[in-house]
Amino acid sequence: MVMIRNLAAETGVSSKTLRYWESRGLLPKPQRTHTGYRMYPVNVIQKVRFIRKAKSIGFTLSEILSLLALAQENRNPCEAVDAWASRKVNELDHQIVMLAELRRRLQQYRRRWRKRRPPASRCSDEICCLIEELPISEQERR
Amino acid sequence: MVMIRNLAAETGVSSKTLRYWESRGLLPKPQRTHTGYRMYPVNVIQKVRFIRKAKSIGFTLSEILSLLALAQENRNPCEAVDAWASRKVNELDHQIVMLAELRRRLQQYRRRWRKRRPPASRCSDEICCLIEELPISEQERR
DNA sequence: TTGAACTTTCCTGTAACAGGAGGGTTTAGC
DNA sequence: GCTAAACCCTCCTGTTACAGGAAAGTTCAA
Repeated sequence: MVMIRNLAAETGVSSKTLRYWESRGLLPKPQRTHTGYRMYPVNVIQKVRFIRKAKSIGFTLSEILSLLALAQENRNPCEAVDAWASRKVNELDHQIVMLAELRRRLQQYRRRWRKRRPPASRCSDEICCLIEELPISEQERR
Repeated sequence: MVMIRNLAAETGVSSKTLRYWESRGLLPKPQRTHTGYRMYPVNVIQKVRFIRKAKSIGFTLSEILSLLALAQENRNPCEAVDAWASRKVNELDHQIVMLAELRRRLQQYRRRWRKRRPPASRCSDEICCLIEELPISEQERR
């Protein structure tokens, strides 16, 4: 049995985060001392490390919850993991393209702005001509 | 004077969002009809379009609020816009690198996983060997 | 007059915690 | 035994930019 600070030290996850993961159902509700302190069985360390690693490759807590549920049913979640990883790669590709596109547009505008120096004084009725000469685009971030 | 639905139609921004922007201080509190309906002066259309465009190149609402404050003081925010755009480009570079790195790692793991097929039955004490053989990395997203 | 299509405010939910308040507990040192 | 530091507990707020929906009032055309 370990106290929360030991579990935190052992796994590199803060006590705050451990309590949050418990509240989200990722960690089982542990036994308590007579004064209400959490006491974890040693095998929880493995579970916490699992969650950390799954997070590190981009799984959300909801997804990890599903993986844990699969494992709970005694089915091997490895297949699901690989399928999810595949989807994650596609998502990342999409996000990267969007960010790169935004970056490209920003740089392009900056180049144009440098050519067409803004006037020192305010243009009448304009808030900022640099922004106001932008096209209306439907691009949304995320 | 225009009602909120007209402002929304004119700018392509939902009424919901317009009220939210008002609550965040990006739009001035408009006059009301005797029944409490919002009535906007026509020049608000320009402001809403400004906000849309600023958002489209990656400014947060807080940043846009600062830009509007600068413009309010009758100073030209164009310089600030360009400086922010420069910082945004750096931020984007960083984000893109992080996402690309995550993608690379994910694909690398998947290649390894395909070689070392997981056993059909659960490995004893493991939740998912694919994930559990990952190194502990300090990589955090965002 | 009635029904549809608006409008208002307010509350909840989203992701994954961090920070802090307010209060109790443990432990080491004196 | 006492005290201070360092824990622990729960609960609330804030973070981003809204969307969805409830409950209630309004406008407008048929």
